[in-house]
Amino acid sequence: MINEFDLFKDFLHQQKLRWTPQRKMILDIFLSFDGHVQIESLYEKIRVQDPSIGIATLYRTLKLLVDCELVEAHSFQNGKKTYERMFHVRHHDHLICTSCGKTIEFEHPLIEKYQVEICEAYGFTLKSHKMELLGICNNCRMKNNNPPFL
Amino acid sequence: MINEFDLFKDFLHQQKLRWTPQRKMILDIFLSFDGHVQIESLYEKIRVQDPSIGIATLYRTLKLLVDCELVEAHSFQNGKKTYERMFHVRHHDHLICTSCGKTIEFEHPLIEKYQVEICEAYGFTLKSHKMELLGICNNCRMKNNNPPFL
DNA sequence: TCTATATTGATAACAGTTATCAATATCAAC
DNA sequence: GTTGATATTGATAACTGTTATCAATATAGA
Ligand SMILES: [Mn+2]
Ligand SMILES: [Mn+2]
Ligand SMILES: [Zn+2]
Ligand SMILES: [Zn+2]
Repeated sequence: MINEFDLFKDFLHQQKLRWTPQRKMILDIFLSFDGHVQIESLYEKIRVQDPSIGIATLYRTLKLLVDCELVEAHSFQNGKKTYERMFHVRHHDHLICTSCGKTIEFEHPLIEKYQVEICEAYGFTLKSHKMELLGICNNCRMKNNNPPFL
Repeated sequence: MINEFDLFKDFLHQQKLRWTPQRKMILDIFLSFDGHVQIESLYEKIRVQDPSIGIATLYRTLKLLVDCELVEAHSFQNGKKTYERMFHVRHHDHLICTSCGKTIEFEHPLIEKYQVEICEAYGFTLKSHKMELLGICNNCRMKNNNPPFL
């Protein structure tokens, strides 16, 4: 049963890159989060364990984790990226509340199928896709109609 | 037959904002482009007509044009926004070649319909959506498999 | 014409991220 | 285990696209 650490190690080895304590710790702490994580939250938690770690190393390591497909980076509204675990996680798309920022995950097999068909029609080799539905969540609609952001 | 200029004027008036020569010129030159325009290209062409115009004014005006829904802003890969005319233009989504940056526009009524259904199921009020299919275009696939960007 | 106030251009500031660099750590070959 | 080529690190400067600041000016309703 291969796990994230082995996969990351293999990837690094394959690319002639090195397995370091910093990379181990960053993956470790990343995995301790659920859902969509922001760099900021990651950095805070990492510094508790090792205050000497540099923010550049965090960015560098996240990029490697994205490269080896353990992690996916999202750029939803507000300009800040979030990172999401992708290993043994089924593909899904997102509903995003533009009022409170809440996200809901969904999958729709037919939409996925049509995406492939569209690409075939235009001679495109589909590599990935991004689909985000923006709106107002149940909660926010009930409360007020003066949303705090956007 | 209302046109873009009248609509923009009305919008400004309604918001107690003012109709200025700069705003007129920016809209004018924006409309002289086809498809997806970058700030850079816009600014160049604007400076030919009036070298004294400030980049801040361009950003400010584009934001107003987006607010009044004459223009849509996209943030595809590479971090740079592009702006697209939206007045009397039918909604569509984009296929984007990650090799050469080419975009193809498409529409798929069923996908749009399912998006609405998904939102209803989760109690979301759908405001807008973003859907981008990323891949390699016909041209790029034929040429080489060492893509220049990404 | 007058005047409150919106707009402008120049430029400083900002946020998130990446590049630079000298010191240090890794790890394959011995 | 030692060695050494080279990858990595942390600090911090730089960068990019965009926004805020501000004093001078323009707009438009009265
Ligand atoms: Mn998710
Ligand atoms: Mn388009
Ligand atoms: Zn909400
Ligand atoms: Zn292409």
